[in-house]
Amino acid sequence: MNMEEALVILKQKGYKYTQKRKDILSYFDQEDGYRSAKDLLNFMEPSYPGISFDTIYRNLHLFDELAILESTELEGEKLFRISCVGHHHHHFICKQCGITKEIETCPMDNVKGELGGFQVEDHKFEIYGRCPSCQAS
Amino acid sequence: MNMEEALVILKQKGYKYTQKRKDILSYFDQEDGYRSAKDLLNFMEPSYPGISFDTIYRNLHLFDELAILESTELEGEKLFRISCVGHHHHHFICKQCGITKEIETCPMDNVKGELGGFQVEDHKFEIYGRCPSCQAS
DNA sequence: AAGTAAAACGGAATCGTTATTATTTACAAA
DNA sequence: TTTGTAAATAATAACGATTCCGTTTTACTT
Repeated sequence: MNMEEALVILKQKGYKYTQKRKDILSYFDQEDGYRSAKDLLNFMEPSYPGISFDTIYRNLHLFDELAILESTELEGEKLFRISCVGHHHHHFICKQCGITKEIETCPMDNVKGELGGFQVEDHKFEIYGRCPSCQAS
Repeated sequence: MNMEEALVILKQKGYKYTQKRKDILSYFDQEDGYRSAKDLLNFMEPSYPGISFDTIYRNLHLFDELAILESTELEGEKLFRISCVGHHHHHFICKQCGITKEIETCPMDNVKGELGGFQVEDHKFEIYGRCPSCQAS
């Protein structure tokens, strides 16, 4: 997912095309990991002094619904990153800087047999630790 | 993990043996799934009118540290269940009633190869859906 | 250019959780 | 059995993340 694709999706669905939304998208486009609402606010604040959390969260959730962003939850905080569209995947997440690495392995294939009678709706597989760069510092 | 084992652990580590703690343990002993601080408070309230959230959380965290309980986090809420001691495992969690089913499959063995240079500290694998009983209702 | 529906503002409210301080209790040692 | 003390609790306030609400502003339509 890149900015142009994201903007096309917004247009298609009839959502407005505001400078704030462009800036939000450019933020996640340049980052390569999970970021919080607070992180985004800090990025936006200089350009839009007094921008409200309402605006931040409304757009994060909109982008999440439109699959422009994907989200997870860690230690009581929702985190967002630009969507790795297309294939099913999971993530390694660096606990220090939030950077992510895609994991291709999905355990669900090996698990089906254990779940007779249980109706599976969703699953979460995440690995936490330190990325090479954070280990060095 | 059962109540007797839990009480032995408490004794061993020099923690006090209060009626409230016995009741908290008996609650998780009789339940078979993830429960919230609020759930526990509702259970305790009739016997201890005015029991504080502080007491609830302090004991939940203590039991979590002592591995008497295990915990996870779902939709912004911490959840606790009696510990399935001994072997490494994961859970299917019913989104309706919180009941759990142990999953023996662990994906970490198949993933090691993908993570060269990344230092793994932890991982989470959970499956969400409806248990047979909740599907019926 | 005017109308309108969506977006944003700004502040307050809510939710789950944690911290603070004073009081009470369980347990052990005298 | 009494007493000392460290642990546990109550009561309340604070906290961070998130959501809600009434109003104002803005992007886009006609």
